[in-house]
Amino acid sequence: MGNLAKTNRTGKAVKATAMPNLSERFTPTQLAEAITAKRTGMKLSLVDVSEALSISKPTLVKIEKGNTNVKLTNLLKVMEYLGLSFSLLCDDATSKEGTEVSDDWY
Amino acid sequence: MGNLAKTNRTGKAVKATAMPNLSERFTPTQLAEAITAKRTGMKLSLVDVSEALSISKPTLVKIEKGNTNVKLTNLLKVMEYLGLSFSLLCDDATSKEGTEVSDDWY
DNA sequence: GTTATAAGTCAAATATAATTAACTTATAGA
DNA sequence: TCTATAAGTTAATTATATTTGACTTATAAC
Repeated sequence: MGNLAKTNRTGKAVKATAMPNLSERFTPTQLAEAITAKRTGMKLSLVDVSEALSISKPTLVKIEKGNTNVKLTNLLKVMEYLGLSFSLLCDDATSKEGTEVSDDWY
Repeated sequence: MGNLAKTNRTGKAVKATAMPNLSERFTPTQLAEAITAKRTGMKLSLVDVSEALSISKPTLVKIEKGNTNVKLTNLLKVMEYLGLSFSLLCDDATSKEGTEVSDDWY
């Protein structure tokens, strides 16, 4: 298939894909990779997560493939379950290079 | 109604709601408030944005109300148009207090 | 090799988000 | 006040995301 490894048949899930650095702006694909990396790192299978959250496996796969035609609530459920959350960046002209936003927006 | 102000009839849109600090973990409602704040700060009306992105006004309103039963792609379009983007936080036990994530995840 | 589990895909049915159009309410200017 | 625009809601329809179940492929233990 691709990038699996580690344990199986005894210890829950498979391998851990590399975790990308997402402290800056990122693409949906990169987010998806981070989710998969976190899940596999926690030794959880797709079915583990989908059953825990009552989300179907095909939907979970869509999320982990970076498909943005998914409901926001489903993405958020998965992220929360895996211990991931967003912070917000304001990439406007005036702010200094990738600064984390606080008050001074527009 | 509520919290509008500033210009109208000549200069495009209305008022600017206060911009919340979202450098840390935030709720969908807070994100929604940030989007509204950014849009109004840019003097754009709901219709300005909805027409520019080919997203209906009711959907935009849902997004700005913090309703998470919306498609991820629509939220992302709005955020990109307004110059907002996400970064990712890993709120797990081991990382030190709200640190921005880089490589060391699980 | 065989076997068991995880990953991933697929089509049909269901659930629901999005659109449309019309409408009400609120704001700010004249 | 009156007027024009923005905000916000609503119901009916359309579009599509989600689910279900079965299925194939890939991995890793034996």
